[in-house]
Amino acid sequence: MKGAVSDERLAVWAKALSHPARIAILRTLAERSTCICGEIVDVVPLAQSTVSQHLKVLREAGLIVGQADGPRSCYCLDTSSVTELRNELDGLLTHLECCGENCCSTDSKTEGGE
Amino acid sequence: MKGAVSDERLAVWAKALSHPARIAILRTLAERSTCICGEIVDVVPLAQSTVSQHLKVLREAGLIVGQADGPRSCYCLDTSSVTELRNELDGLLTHLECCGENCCSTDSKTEGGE
DNA sequence: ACGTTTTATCGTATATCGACGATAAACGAT
DNA sequence: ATCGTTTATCGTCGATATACGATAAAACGT
Repeated sequence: MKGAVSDERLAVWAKALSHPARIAILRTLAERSTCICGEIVDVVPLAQSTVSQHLKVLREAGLIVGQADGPRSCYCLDTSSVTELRNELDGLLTHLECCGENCCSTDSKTEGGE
Repeated sequence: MKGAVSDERLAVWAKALSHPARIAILRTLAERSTCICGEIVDVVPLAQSTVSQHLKVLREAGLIVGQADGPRSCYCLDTSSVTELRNELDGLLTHLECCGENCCSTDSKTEGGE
């Protein structure tokens, strides 16, 4: 079998979520529930250019949409993508839960490696 | 505000999922529902050392547990962590869904960048 | 004891990420 | 037309990720 979407797509989405700043940006976008532009720079302690980069990553991952026609950009969540991501992620993790069994000791003694 | 767990922890988990090979490894571990060792090398088209590295990433993220006492390692999913991850991720994404509004055009005209 | 098998680690090379400052482009106000 | 504001992009630098082969370590079989 294999998941509904490819693991690659799932990985791309996960990568978009793999940075605290990007999660914070998504939260901010959700709370304003409207498009904001440079307010994100006030929320996350990063340079404007860095925030712009993170926005680009999120946009390329399809999690947000935005247009930068002029000096006033407009970003907001792509709720349909978020929904899709939620479903796929839930599918994957539920699958992992249902099949997985803790056969090893859960002590995770092997950690603290280096 | 802020999520139940820190965005940093969420980001670490997401980063662990941000590679197709690691997702495939997790799926494999779930399907065997038992600890396997080098069978993963047969599943993903990667060198043994690379697979070992991915396993290390997954172990350090807490998604799998394993012990490498001898030549025969034993890995399996950490179902409690998977459950926790699923809950947190679901919480985040549901939050994004409920608050977010598609105020921008969903055309995502800004894509097609490079 | 020795060789085989299995796995982790090391070393290396390349690519990508993450951060910043500087700059360019676009619009609004004057 | 010019200035100021806002944002995207470029260039750069260090850090991390990804992949591989080679090597070391640990158990098992002979």
